Amino acid sequence: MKRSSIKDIARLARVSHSTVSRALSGSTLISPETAGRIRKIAEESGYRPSAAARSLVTSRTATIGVVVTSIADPFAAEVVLGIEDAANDHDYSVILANSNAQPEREVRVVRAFEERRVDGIIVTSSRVGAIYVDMLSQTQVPIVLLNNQHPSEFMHSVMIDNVAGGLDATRHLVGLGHRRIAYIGDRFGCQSDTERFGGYRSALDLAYLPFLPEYVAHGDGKPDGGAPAMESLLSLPSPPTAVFCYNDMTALGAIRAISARGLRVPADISIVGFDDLFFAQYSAPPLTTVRQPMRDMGRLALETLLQLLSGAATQPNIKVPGELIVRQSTSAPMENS
Amino acid sequence: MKRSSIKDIARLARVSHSTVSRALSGSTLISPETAGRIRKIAEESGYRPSAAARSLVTSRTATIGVVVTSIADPFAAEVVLGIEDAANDHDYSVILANSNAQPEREVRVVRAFEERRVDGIIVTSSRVGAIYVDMLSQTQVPIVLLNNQHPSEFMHSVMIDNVAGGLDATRHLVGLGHRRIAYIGDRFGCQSDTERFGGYRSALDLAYLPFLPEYVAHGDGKPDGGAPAMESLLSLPSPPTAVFCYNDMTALGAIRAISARGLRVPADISIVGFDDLFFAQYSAPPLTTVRQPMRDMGRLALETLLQLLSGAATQPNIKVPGELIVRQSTSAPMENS
DNA sequence: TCCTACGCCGCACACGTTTGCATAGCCAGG
DNA sequence: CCTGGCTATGCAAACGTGTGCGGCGTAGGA
Repeated sequence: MKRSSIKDIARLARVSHSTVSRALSGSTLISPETAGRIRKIAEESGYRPSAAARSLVTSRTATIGVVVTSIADPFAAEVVLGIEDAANDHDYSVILANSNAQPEREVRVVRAFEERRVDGIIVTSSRVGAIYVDMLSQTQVPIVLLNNQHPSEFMHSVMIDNVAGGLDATRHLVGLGHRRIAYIGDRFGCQSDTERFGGYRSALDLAYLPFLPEYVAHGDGKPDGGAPAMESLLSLPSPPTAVFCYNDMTALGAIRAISARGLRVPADISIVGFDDLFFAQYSAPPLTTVRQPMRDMGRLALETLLQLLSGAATQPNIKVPGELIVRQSTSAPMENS
Repeated sequence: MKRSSIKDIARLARVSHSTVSRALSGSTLISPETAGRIRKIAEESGYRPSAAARSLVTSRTATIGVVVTSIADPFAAEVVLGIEDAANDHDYSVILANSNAQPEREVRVVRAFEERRVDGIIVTSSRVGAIYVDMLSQTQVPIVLLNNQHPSEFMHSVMIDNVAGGLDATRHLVGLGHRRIAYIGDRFGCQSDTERFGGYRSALDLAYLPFLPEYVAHGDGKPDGGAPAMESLLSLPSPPTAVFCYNDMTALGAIRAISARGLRVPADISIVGFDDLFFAQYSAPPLTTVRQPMRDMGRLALETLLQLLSGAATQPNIKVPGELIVRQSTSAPMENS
């Protein structure tokens, strides 16, 4: 048995389908009694208007496309949660696509979004370059970038304040009394890395601490890259007493390397991460880190998109502040350091 | 400037729009030359057929709805990755919805799926009961459940083999020489908990080890529930030397409680989890656990759904095996135990 | 009584596809 | 030369909505 259409409801209510349409959309053109009667019938027969037919005439789909490199990335997952949550509030649906950082996948994704006529697109924390962004911008629909590494001048974006975050993290270490503070960055030299590093340097300057190039190592944003980077720092003649890591994953690797040497966090070395992924509070020890309000950022991205759709004026580049979460991976340095 | 429609292409190619439609869909009714010419023109003008218009006539949307309790749950995220990946291979799009375990959200989700006329639905690891499932089944579209706690007789499902997993995990501990083996379950008594516990009991029986009720504690599936459960076990006059935990999150809490007592994993107590969430390999120590092939399960769910759509005969209830991953959280018990 | 205004509703078109059916052209066989 | 069949294409209907416009009935004012 097929789904009932608007005409079926019209027949049941002995009115034209136009009247049904208006009644269900709350038009004042219909008398309250008729409208009520129609709504009742529609309800009882479980009528669901076809989104496809509707969007065919309205040329809006109430759908937004979200592309992430991988939804299995905990950061992306939190962001998408925020997006979907907000979308639901506004009666929008989200269609999700993983690019997997594969160009071939990216063109398929864009194609799918175009065919489905999504009203807008959100792309989060993508490393991808100009080609992709070009393709996207040709689709003529509003796009909001979230923590993108190549924020284009012409697109709207919501980004974490990396500089302030790096600054806060490092100042926290300075405040604890550390003077030999290292940084483990991301070897791909993406923009967020540069900015967090910038915050780190500023904090050193502010505390009149010298910047030592040997105190900078590079991981790959994951634990397996953070560990060797930490090892190289530990091999220094005068190793650091504290390390600010590009992100939590890197910090995890650093802690592993420290433990492997028989040293302890934070007794021997303090560690601070960035992101506050959910496992940061469950690591051993629980990680001091700069929290990105991922869920709120997702929500913000969606609401920016909706404003864009409504034609309202919007701030093109939104920068959200991080928040330093102090846990047990940082403490004052040992006396004899 | 509006998107070009099939008629625009038809005008450019000096043919009727039907011919364009057929040419692009690869119909043999069109001569190769004309088809090629049309395809070239369509390509150049960046034509994208409207999925809405198409599905209006074909009554298929090439879209499947996926509902998870929360995409921020690492398990769900991996599953959705597999689903989306497979969907992409088959030119399907997935629209994602979080139920957040809120009934009110659930009805909105179902409604949205109905209006969008999704071709099928996958719902993963949901605790929700009969009402929701009823609503869903009334939509008349194929549904595949993934690791659902209330697998209905009438629906297709793909589930992890909880019994075998629990059996393997416990036998691993037995094999290491442990004789006092405890189980930390989930206090909500969901089906997966019952089954894993069943595997645990079978392993004890197989090894002629007595089952001691005091060796069973209950968490809440998260670290904060696992910790107190572990504490209660540690307070026993003769505490266990090994613990099989309902899942990795619980195991994380257990390890935390053990460390808090000044004991060590696995030297004093061995721990094995379930799931193999990505952080299991990064915990301290790296966790021995039963791996669920989450990504493959997602892919499998989608392909089952597609088979259902094509009318092919399918196995209604698929059970996939887990795999014991031995890491460093398990070892032989101490001599004097 | 007639005209006007207004409240309520239906007619018909449009949106962009797919597809059954008709048809025009062509070629071959009788 | 006629006919039949095959190939390539066009015509038109249909999918389910939203919406401009016109119409009908009624009420109220002149």
